[in-house]
Amino acid sequence: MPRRRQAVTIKHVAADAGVSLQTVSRVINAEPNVREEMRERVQASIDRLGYIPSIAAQRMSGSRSYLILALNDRDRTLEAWRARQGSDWVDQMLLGGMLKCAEHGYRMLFELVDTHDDHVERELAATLASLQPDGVILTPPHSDNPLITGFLQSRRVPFARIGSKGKNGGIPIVMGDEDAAREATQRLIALGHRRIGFIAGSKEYSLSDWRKAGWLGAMKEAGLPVDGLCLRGDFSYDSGLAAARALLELSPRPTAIIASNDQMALAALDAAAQMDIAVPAALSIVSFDNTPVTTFANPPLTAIDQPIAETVSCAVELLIAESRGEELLARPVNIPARLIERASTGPVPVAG
Amino acid sequence: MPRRRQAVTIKHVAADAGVSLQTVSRVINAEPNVREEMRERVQASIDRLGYIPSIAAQRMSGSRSYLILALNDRDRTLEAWRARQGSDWVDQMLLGGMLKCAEHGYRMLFELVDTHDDHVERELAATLASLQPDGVILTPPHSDNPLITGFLQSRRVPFARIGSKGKNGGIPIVMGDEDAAREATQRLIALGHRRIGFIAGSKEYSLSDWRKAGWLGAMKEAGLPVDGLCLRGDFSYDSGLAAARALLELSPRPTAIIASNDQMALAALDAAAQMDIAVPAALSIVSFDNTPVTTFANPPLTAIDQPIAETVSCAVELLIAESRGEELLARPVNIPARLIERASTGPVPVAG
DNA sequence: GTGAAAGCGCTAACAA
DNA sequence: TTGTTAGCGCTTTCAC
Repeated sequence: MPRRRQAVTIKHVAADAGVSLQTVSRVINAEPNVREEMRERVQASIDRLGYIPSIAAQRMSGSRSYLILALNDRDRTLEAWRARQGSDWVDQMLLGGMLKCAEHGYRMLFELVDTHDDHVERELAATLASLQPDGVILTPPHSDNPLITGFLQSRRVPFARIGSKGKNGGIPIVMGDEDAAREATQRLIALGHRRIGFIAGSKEYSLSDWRKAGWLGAMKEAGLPVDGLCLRGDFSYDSGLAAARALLELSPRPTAIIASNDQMALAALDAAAQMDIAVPAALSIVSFDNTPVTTFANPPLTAIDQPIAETVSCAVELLIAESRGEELLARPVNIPARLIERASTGPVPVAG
Repeated sequence: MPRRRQAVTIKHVAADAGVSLQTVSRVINAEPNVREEMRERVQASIDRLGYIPSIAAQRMSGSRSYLILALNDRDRTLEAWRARQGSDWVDQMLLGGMLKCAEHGYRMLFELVDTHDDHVERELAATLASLQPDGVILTPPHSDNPLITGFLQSRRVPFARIGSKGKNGGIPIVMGDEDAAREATQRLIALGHRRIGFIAGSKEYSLSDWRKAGWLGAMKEAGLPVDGLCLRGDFSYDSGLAAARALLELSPRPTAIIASNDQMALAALDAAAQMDIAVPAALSIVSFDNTPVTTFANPPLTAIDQPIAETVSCAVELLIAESRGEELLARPVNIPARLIERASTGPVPVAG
């Protein structure tokens, strides 16, 4: 194989413009201490020659790699991809992350990491050593994994923790879980519902309890009963089915159910169908996440959207700022989630 | 910002093992001309120190970047992500590509490129210059874009063209479109169907005609009529709806329809429902691609799976081999597609 | 089979 | 404000 060289290097530009390498470097990096006249001359040469800096070389000498690394849970991501249930978590991450990276001349690289692996540190070390990203984005459940956050802190690599509030370093960013749960509950209350069941998610994710807290808060503020109305699932369809059935066997029966993710909401929908309970005539259902499946359900599910693209976009912005040594906003950052009303919710049934 | 240095470099390993840098380099790259004893000694130092080569440095001096670049159409990809219809094309690419890359110590980087942009070449040049990937994967419609293929050829960058057969350089890889269309048609014929309609896809994609050719071939081999039974859509739901309605208004009516993608098949399903034609009792429907939506349709759609993950995995394998100067298989490579039978197909109705 | 030297493209530190 | 020098970590010559 022929040794592939850079076609146009900083040397060519320097020679062409009749300046030193350093001056070209300063222009590329928009550094101060360059006369406007010089800058223009150099820029002209850059444009004429079509010069593009090599990020490998920049990384070698400088402190920036122009790479942001997004780390997702290996098992869960592969499982979701293989199941082909239309979960678009990764796509939304790319949508938000890639576009924002591109704005700043960065690239986003996607990696999978084993959470439960004893070798997490070694795996992470290897990735950081070979890529040397300027920032790392952690998603649940990595965001709260002390092995990972501790390691990144020790390496002084800027990182964002999506779906996490704790003080484990980095930039915590939450997606409005509690507020949205409260808002959805209040909306159901406004529709006349009094007995509103809640299917919580796995304790492994912090957001499970935030979502529950939103429901609980709204119910208590309205002076409504909550005893026995909250059951815990684990985000799986099966766990949602069991929880929904149990809720629907209560007497008096809840007239609405909020499920902590779409799969469990789908299960609630099926449970209702099996028990001949019409949705939304006799039962309203609200789900969390708003993955594509919500629109294919029958009826389509009212859902709280998870603003993944916006969140990752924000994470990238903050990481780039931090890697440049800029000051950051107050923490944790909260990206609000919206309620998308579809056909699975309606007024409380008259006869209860 | 402090200058971030590599923690453990090849120098540390060399010092630790008491050998030259060169010997360590040879061990890392599994090159010949190293005594087994030496190799073991160096490897022990590498393991003990937890040494990981910096890909930036490797790229700087050597000829490999350990990066494979996947290029997708910008507008179409963003539109799909924003529409949130559960298309998992990108996810399947990542599934196949990332895992295969990881096997070889490579990384896969995902980029979006404007097809219709006049600046394609400039955009591509910039990406190649800054990343210097060892291989590029093109997806439709980039695979047949002469501006892109020509540019990659001139730069001598190994590239794969997915969904393309033509002689535009690189490694063409097709996903069994014609064979699968033939097989699906034969399956319908075996179920007793005689009048089988076909909704073709946009001419912008070569695979549209391959799919049609498979249907046409099977029909002719079986001596069945095809006149008026093939209408062309553009892969959109609306175009599918129009085509399906037209087919269902024919007399005698087709008892089966093959749509060239899932959205058009979904439209056919809806057209049938609107015309009170039961599926599969009075009409069988087969779709192409097998995106997640097929399982959510009512009834779930029988579909020809598009083996994206496998195809990208294969592309990565071949690109890495080519970048190492190895010989390649015969071209074009064909990755077979399977027919997934669900509830939208059945025996031909007795009364026609 | 192994090692020494040169250089990849770029930037930090320093000198002018 | 500009230029010079010395690396960054690694691989490629080319000696031995």
